[in-house]
Amino acid sequence: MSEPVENPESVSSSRRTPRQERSQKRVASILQAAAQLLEEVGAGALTTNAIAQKAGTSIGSLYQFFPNKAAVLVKLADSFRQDVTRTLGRVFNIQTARRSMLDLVNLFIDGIEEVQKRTPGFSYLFSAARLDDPTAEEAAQQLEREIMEPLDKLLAEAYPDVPENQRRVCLRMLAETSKVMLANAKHLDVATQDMMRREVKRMLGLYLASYFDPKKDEST
Amino acid sequence: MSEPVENPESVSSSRRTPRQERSQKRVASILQAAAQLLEEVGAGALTTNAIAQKAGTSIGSLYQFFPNKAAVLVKLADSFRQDVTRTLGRVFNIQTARRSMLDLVNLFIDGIEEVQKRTPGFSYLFSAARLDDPTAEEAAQQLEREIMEPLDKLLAEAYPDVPENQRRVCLRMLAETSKVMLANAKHLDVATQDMMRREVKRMLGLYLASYFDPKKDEST
DNA sequence: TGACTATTCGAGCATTTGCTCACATTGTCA
DNA sequence: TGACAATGTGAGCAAATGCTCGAATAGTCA
Repeated sequence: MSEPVENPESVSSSRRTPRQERSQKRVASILQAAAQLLEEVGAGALTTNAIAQKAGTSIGSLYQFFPNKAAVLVKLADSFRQDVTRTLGRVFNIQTARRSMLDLVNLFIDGIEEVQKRTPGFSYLFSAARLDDPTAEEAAQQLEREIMEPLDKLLAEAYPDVPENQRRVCLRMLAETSKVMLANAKHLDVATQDMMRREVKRMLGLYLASYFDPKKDEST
Repeated sequence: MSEPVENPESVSSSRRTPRQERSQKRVASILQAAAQLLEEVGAGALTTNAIAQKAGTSIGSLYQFFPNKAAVLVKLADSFRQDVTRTLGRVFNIQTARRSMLDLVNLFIDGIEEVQKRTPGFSYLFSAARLDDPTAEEAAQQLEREIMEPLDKLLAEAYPDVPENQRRVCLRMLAETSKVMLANAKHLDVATQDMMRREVKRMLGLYLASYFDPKKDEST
């Protein structure tokens, strides 16, 4: 009680906060191991014992800093949020408002792909596919929100005439379709991945342009 | 050995074939219970004990006719294949070749939705999301193939100028996007479901028309 | 150095889950 | 009716998994 609150960590923590350097490194290695395992075996087959083993530590140490398995995923989603926010911020900070809808889609997809390549496990937390835990799934939804928010703002400013609810629907389609692309990427060879990515861009570009850049077509 | 092969059931069976009426009814009730549970709790939380309990029988009886848990899902996928093939066949047997691409997409999505509404658990086996078993996942892929095949033939005849690999890519996009719609439907209210369905039709219609009905637009 | 705290460790508990097996019951057919 | 096959049953085994706990080790600070 003598020390001030060093790290609230929300309510979910209820566990020791790492103070010494070795324990901080250990927490980091646990998170890294969880991310790699997530990429290798998927969320369904992810076990705490396997995480600890891959991190080169014991389960006891893992539960010293994480109250339960879901907390590891939540913490991982947190770190992903920072990464993706930074990356998409950089991608979109150039003068993008004046670009065409197809260009915007290309930028977004490429940005997501960049994060995906650099960050193992990202697609599993973005697509939130079967995390089997409400807490972890909520963290995944928060990740999705944080990913889509900058694009939402960008579109709101660039296309003030498009009503908000329609913009939201379009962004939802964008998010869901992007997830599919990421989820499918794992099972396909590189050439097919490239093709799918190109097609996703094309489909989303056509769809979004029909609402945001109705140049020739304005039926319905 | 005296009786002829009554029911090959592929290799996966290796279990007793139900001969009396009561056991046939039991197998049917097991499949129905599995389908309902699949819809209620998802593939991840589906357990054999729960299936048996819901079917009003014992696990022993279940394993009397199914060699393992995956076999139940495989058999279920089989029954779904028959259902969906019949439904889509009826939907597409009218003169559809002359219709627009948007009409075709509407028919397909509505057909899939019809099956989904009538058949609990269908979306879990169509989207094959995390079945956690290679055998079951293969059965799900077979289900997808059987769903997409008639549409593939239809398009091949109606648009002989579109090269085969491009047609395949488009159908893959159609399948994946449809899955997303079904998977998302569960978490949304009816109004949002309708909206998403409409948007999916719109997006797929625009995308497919760009390849199959290139009226005004022909830039790569 | 000594006392106290932070950290590490891993055997193992409690629970879940796929599945088996020995036995009981029911149907069939001579 | 009797003999055999088909079917039904559920206690419980083996393995997996989330997580605890008591004990050992390392760091900090007076």
